[in-house]
Amino acid sequence: MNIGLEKYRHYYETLIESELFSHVTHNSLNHLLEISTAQNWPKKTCILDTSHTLYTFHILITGKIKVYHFDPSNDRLLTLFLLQDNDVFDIFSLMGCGTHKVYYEALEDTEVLCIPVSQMKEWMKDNPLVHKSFLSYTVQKMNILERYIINVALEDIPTRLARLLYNNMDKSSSHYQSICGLSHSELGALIGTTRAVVNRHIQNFKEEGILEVSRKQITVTNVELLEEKISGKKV
Amino acid sequence: MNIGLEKYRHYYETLIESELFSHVTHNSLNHLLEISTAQNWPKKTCILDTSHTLYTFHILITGKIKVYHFDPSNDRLLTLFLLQDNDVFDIFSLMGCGTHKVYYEALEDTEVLCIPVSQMKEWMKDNPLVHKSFLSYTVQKMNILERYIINVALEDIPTRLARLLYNNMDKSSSHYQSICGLSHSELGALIGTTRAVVNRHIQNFKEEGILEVSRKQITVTNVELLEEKISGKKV
DNA sequence: CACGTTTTGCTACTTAGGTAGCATTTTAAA
DNA sequence: TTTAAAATGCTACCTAAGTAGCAAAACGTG
Repeated sequence: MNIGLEKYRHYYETLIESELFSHVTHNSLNHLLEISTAQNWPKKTCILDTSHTLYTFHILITGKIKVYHFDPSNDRLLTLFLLQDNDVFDIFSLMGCGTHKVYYEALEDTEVLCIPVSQMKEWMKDNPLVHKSFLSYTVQKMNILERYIINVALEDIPTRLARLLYNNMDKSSSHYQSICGLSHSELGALIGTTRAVVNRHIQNFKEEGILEVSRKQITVTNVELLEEKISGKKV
Repeated sequence: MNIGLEKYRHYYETLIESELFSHVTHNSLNHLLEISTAQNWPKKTCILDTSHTLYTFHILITGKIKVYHFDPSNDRLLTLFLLQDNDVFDIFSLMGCGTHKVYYEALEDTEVLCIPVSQMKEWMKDNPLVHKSFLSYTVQKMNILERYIINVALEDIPTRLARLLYNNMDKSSSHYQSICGLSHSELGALIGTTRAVVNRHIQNFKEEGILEVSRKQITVTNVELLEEKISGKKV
């Protein structure tokens, strides 16, 4: 890596606080940074070339990236994950696991470290303990996927939408909060439906007094009602 | 473990051929067997007590187990995984990852090794290299889940059903083959729908000359037509 | 064999959700 | 400032899929 000292320190500090690399020795972490290349992906950068992530491993430093699948037969997107600080991708290519066709898009300006998969594998061979933290990390992601599929397969869209909003509410601050600033299309992709349907149910929620809407901003005004939506049992 | 020598050897041979334990030293593998208890779960054995798998790690030696979620609100089951030889469960409890409420049922007579989670963790600490194979294993499972959710979220039921049948066909032998011997309810749980809907589409497939049906046995008679169902584009 | 249970096949009904289309508003860019 | 693009709100329509219910067939267990 060939950058200013400040940047370097910034990356170092970020990694050392990540659950994935926290136990790695100083030297090893430096080595990891040496084989890394820093990149800035402006908002809306798309990685549609699947072979790119097949040969390059990424560590997300700051920003937000969505991982999605595209189904050409009905022109629909399905967002599998939203990645944030200290997420990495793609573990599948790192483990040489059969292809999975997913695309990436930066939802915000994003900083990533890029490492050739072959070198990352070498580095991991020299730091075998990371397998444990990678395992723990992967299991957490898998847990998310598991809940996701249970949702999509067994619950209707109002419930899924309510749960999405609820999970992305900022419960700490004033009770009502907003979800990231995503369009209805993006929300649809997150729960496995289309923007028209999302909009329909948002209007319903609005009428029921659950939330208020402004452009790309949803504010929950009645958390109790929202919770009722999730636990089912209509009225 | 306190069993006959033959059984012991049987377990040993099975484990050593598993991708999870193939690289483990002779001594370590013996130690693993020592802290294991062998159990036979007859067909239809159900593990509905979630705390059991929370504290006990299992290695499946022979047989077949389905991992499923139950949704009380509409009385529906969703099968997340079918586990077979050399599968293990549950990695979630092993990694101390937040609860996931799943149940288990033996679809055939099944032999499992049971190991207290705490002891399994200890053993893994003594054999840190297994984290790598566990990681690889988990990533493979995650890949399955990922495909699963893409299917459920983006494809209609005829397509999902066709794909299920196709994937479980024995392509090596005579082209037409059968899926395990599951009822329509079980098939429904595998693709996220109900038995009535599965039956409906099976009747359709039958009329289209794709397959023949006898009790708990589906025989694909026209693989090309089945493949067309999967790649979409009706007519 | 006779029994109850499970599985299957089928009807008819209802509805959530997917689709198409359009007009309005907001935002970003030229 | 003007223009194009993106996002939203809403109508109307249609189909797939969930539901309920029942009867016949197959199974297995005493």
